[in-house]
Amino acid sequence: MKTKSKTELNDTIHKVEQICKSNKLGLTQIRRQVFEIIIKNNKPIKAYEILDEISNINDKYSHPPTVYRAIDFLIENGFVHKLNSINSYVGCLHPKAHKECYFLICKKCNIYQECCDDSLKDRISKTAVHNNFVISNTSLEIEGHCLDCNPK
Amino acid sequence: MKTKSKTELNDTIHKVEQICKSNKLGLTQIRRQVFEIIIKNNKPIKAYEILDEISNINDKYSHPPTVYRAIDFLIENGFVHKLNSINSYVGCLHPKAHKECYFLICKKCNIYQECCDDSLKDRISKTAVHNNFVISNTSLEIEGHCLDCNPK
DNA sequence: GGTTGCAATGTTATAACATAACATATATTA
DNA sequence: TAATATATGTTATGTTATAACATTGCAACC
Repeated sequence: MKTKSKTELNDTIHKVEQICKSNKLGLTQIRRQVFEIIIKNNKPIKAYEILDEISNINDKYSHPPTVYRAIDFLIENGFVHKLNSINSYVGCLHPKAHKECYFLICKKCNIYQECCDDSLKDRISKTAVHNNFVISNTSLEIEGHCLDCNPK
Repeated sequence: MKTKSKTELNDTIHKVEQICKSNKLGLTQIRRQVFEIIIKNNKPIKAYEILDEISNINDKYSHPPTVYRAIDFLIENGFVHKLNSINSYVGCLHPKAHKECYFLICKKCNIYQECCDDSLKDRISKTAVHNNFVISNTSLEIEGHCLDCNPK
């Protein structure tokens, strides 16, 4: 499973800046730092790992609420997603391009892949309609092994 | 969203007993009690809520590890599922009939619906194949509103 | 320029969720 | 009956997340 390129990272960070600017969202120092830590990590990262990294940069940020608030901001605005099955956070490579993402998470190398598959999205919608259900939020997390970790 | 009928509950409990018997799985007192508490609850239930109920029945069971072990047993054997997005547990109405289930969870009334949709399953498989990914476990949790809680 | 209002952050404490580690008991079978 | 495996009891602690309230910084308005 391929990792993110430097260019992709920079593009994503730049895009987030632009979105915040044009939507008057305060991309404060702590929020920006937390976002960079998450997005630069190729693997899902845990809140307390972020906390550790942040503590190294600036002591005044080294409290759980500070980090969780930043994470909440980033999630609310679609810059970061939470993987509930592993209590971890991942950066979104295409913020605002979609509301929902689905994830493939390799149990071995721990690298994940964001996967925005329209036909899957349609299928989920149909299932909801069929059950008279109005979706507000979907969490799809597929665990298994990626190609590299599952040699034929 | 409809709740489980008494008949459904009894059938399910009976089925679990049969499966345990024929597979030589020890359905011990604590495991059975935890299963009944979960399955009789029409809503997802939290581990510490189960712990509270168990404590009322028998003090010796009133420790977290005791309850979590019972839950683990039930999950391993497909009698119970965990909803990661809300840290809660639900009973499975058709144990061993499928490996994966998908869930619709109403945010308002909190009642959930198990949904075993083959075309959705196929779609998820195809997505995995397309990404060179071998699935070991899928977690799909759809939050929103059920018909009763979302009057047109 | 003061002051009002609001968004964000700082800080302390604790709530909520889950497991490690080791002792003991019970069941199975060689 | 001894050996082994499975399950449970018990204490403590690890991990994840939030409540509650104080403080700061900054923009808008008079």
